[in-house]
Amino acid sequence: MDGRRVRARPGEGARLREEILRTAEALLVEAGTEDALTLRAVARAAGVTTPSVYLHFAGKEALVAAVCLRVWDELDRRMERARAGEADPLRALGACGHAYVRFALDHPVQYRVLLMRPAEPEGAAIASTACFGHMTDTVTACVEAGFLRGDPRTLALGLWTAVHGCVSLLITQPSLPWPDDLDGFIEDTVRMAGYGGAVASRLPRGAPPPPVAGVVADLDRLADRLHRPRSW
Amino acid sequence: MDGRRVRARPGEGARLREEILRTAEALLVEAGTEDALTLRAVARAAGVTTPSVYLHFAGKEALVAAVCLRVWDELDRRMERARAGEADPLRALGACGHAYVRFALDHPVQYRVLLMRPAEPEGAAIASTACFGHMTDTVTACVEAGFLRGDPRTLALGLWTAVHGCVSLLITQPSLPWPDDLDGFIEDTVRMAGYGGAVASRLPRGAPPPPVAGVVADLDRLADRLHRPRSW
DNA sequence: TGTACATCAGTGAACGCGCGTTCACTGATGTAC
DNA sequence: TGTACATCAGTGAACGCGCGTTCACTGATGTAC
Repeated sequence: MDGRRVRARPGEGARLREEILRTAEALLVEAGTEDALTLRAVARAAGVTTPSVYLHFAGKEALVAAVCLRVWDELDRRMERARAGEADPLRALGACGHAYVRFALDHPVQYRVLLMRPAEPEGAAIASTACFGHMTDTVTACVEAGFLRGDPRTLALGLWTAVHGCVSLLITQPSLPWPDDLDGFIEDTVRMAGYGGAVASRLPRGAPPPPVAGVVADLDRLADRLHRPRSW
Repeated sequence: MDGRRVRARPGEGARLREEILRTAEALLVEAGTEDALTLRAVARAAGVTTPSVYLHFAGKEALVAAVCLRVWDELDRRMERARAGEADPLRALGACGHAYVRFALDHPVQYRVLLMRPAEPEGAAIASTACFGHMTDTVTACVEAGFLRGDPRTLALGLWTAVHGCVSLLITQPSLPWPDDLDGFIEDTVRMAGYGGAVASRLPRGAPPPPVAGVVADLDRLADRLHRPRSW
């Protein structure tokens, strides 16, 4: 990270690009915000002068965008891995949800830059759409199995928003009265999204909610069937 | 907004404070980010020189924090109003959810400053907790009616995260393939949170998800009961 | 094998900007005597 | 009733900072002849 840098030989200049990217992500985590990240600090930490960054990136915005692409890629890879481990579509969905939450809580700063920025950087829309496409595959399997109903893309978005809400609020509002059993809370969120999404996808649009007294017994029965192994 | 300002008479200096707050919120919406908001612009728009801001706020951070308090207050008022209009606890819950979503989508910039900031400003934790307390009241009624089970505070947090995820992703990621029928999507989100939260609150911790084939028929039956008026 | 030259990967110094903040001052208003 | 004075609500000019970015330069490496 420090000391005099050995100049790359002709043809190997692209190495510095990778080094700058790694350094930038590390400093971004330290800084906490993309605004607090400075090109000067990145260059210094990479053992290079500031103008050298411009040999590989058009400017600060381009550098941050490139970091985002790396992070999207990593998230995408994790989701794929989680999904591949489960044959049952519902379990695959749950595994994806948990992998997503884990990634976000392990990389809060990166997650914020990806999904809470005021304006998406150039190219980020493509990366997020690609990652989203893989989520949709998992949902499609659940639709084919009859668990969910409707357009997989829209269903996937709905499920995404639920887990996103959980992690993003955890990240930005640590002072809220979160329960001690955070893992349990996350489990509930994933279940809420899955079962709630399944129920909502079966309801017609515009119907008013029923009076609460009419639905308690049915909820009890469903929950009973959902967690009693002998039912299947 | 422009022209020479009439100097306040002794004892009425506090008027400028309100004017600065209003101006700051308006400029914040224009700027899009708190970083892009400048004290100089606020002072100019309020018809006053920059140092005058310091007569009423300790600095920029304090000004932004004060704007946040105003916004929390407004959100809180809306939730209370929505809740007051519905007697049935489940309908009150739905009304709160929709009021929340509407507020966020109508005030995306303010919403971002409230809930997507890297660090909460001084005092914001208190305001958000107060607002959260009112949400908890609505949830408590649902618990008492048997619709939800468990600690109202934790349940309220779970429901909050779901609608927060929906609106925050809508705000920050407009390029995702959102459905044309956005109202329907939001309706689904609110239902997902409500019914999904109800189901999840009935399940024991740690139980693995059932194989998908075992739950489809039960979901169909519940959904059928939920939307068929003659059931009650 | 030697040498002139092009290229590539950087360097070093500087520019200009706009920001938050500070500080000494002003001038109208109210008030004590 | 007049006047000296304290207070209050601002003003105007300036400071210093650190940033992103630019520009002319350098010096080692490879290559053509």
